Amino acid sequence: MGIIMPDSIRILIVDDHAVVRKGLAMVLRLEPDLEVVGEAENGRVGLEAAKKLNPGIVLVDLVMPEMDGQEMALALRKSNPKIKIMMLTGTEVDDRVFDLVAAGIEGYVLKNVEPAELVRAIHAVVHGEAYLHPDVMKKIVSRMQPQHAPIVTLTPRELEVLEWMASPNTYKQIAVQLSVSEETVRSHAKNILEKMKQPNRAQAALAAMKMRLIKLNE
Amino acid sequence: MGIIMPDSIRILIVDDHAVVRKGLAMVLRLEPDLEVVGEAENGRVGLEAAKKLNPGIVLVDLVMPEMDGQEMALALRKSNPKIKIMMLTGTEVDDRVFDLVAAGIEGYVLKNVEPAELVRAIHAVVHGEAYLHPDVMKKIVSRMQPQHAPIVTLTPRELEVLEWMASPNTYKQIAVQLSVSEETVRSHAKNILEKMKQPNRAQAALAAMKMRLIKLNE
DNA sequence: AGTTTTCTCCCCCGCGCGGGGGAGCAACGC
DNA sequence: GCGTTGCTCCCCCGCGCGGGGGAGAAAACT
Repeated sequence: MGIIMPDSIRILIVDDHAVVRKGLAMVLRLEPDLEVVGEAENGRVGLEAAKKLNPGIVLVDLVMPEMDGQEMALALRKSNPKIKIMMLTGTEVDDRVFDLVAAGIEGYVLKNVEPAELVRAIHAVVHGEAYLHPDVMKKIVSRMQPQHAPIVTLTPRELEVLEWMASPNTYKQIAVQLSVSEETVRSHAKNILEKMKQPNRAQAALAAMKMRLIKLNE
Repeated sequence: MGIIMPDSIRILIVDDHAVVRKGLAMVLRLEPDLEVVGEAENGRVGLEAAKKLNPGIVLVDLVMPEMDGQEMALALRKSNPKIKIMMLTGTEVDDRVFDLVAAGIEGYVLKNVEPAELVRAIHAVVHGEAYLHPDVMKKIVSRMQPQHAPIVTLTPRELEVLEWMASPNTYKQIAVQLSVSEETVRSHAKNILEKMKQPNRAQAALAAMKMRLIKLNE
């Protein structure tokens, strides 16, 4: 029987390549506080193993036969949300990262990561932090950024009216809010739709939200 | 005259506390490829200094008198978008981080960061990567997550119609697409508005987007 | 000074849409 | 077997809104 580490981190490795699994396990076992408690060769097996072994964290390869990493991550997140998920993937960032991050996986590292970096990432994730590869961060951040193609140049007043157009208010009600005539609001609205090349209020509001002219909240 | 480092990183430090500025400068000067080319005590001065010195990166404190870090970052991003911005802030993550990240700042670290970590962060940012403190990432990730309160339970068909309702198509056109009568679409629409407690298509579409029932992109 | 832009206000027309009814039919639940 | 739910289809009404005109005054740019 091995030495029991009271605070050791229980790790489950899920990857279809035995070499990768063994390599990872070997590297991780060098750390005194890491304990590789199981391995699985695809998502389906990994899911069962996770339920049996109840690891603190699972390292999951993204591309696998039978059940891939994304499916497994989503399923595991539903059934055992306390188990941290660290996605391991090739040398480039997959577009599925958005869904994965949105689903709440804690880590995302590339396979060419330095062992020391991976160990740091595991610790960070287990301690409740999110550890995303810089490229992943960049991708997410870039998606948050407004596309710098303004395309439309609205006047300040028009921008103001546009925000109101995204509200439930009728033009008449907006007119009251802005202390102008309803005709004025309708006139602005016409110009806005013209400039934005949108057929109606609804599309204009959605388009404005997409190009971050107006905020999602409130 | 000092030794010219051909690839040295030119750094501008903007912080209202002289002690912090001097401390940072001292730490950073230990690195052979980092060059602190200037200091400023608030955003306004920092902005002018940035234009004169054209640094590769500016370290900016968030809270400052006269012009704070956010104002300065937004102004600098507009005038000199090539200059990287690293936000330095207290021990907790400010809510303004969303606007800052959305505005495209590259880095966000807490002041209790290890010097080695800060140096790494600077290198990462200068090389085009984004470096956000784990807590910042966590906050952003959590905002990306869908609020698990579905509130509304739409049938599959209704969800389908809802997606179409967010398109420019009229109910008649949607009916053709779905191969049903216009009346059917209108009937679904009525139920959807009822369930979502929204007064019209536009609000329903916006609400659906907010609660991630439909995706932003196409 | 002259031109352009921005904001304001007005008219008319027709259609898309919200809201109110109702109904038939298939599938599922118990 | 009978109630429920989901999907389909129909009628009517009134109003919000898109699209087409035009116009005047102030501000901003040239």
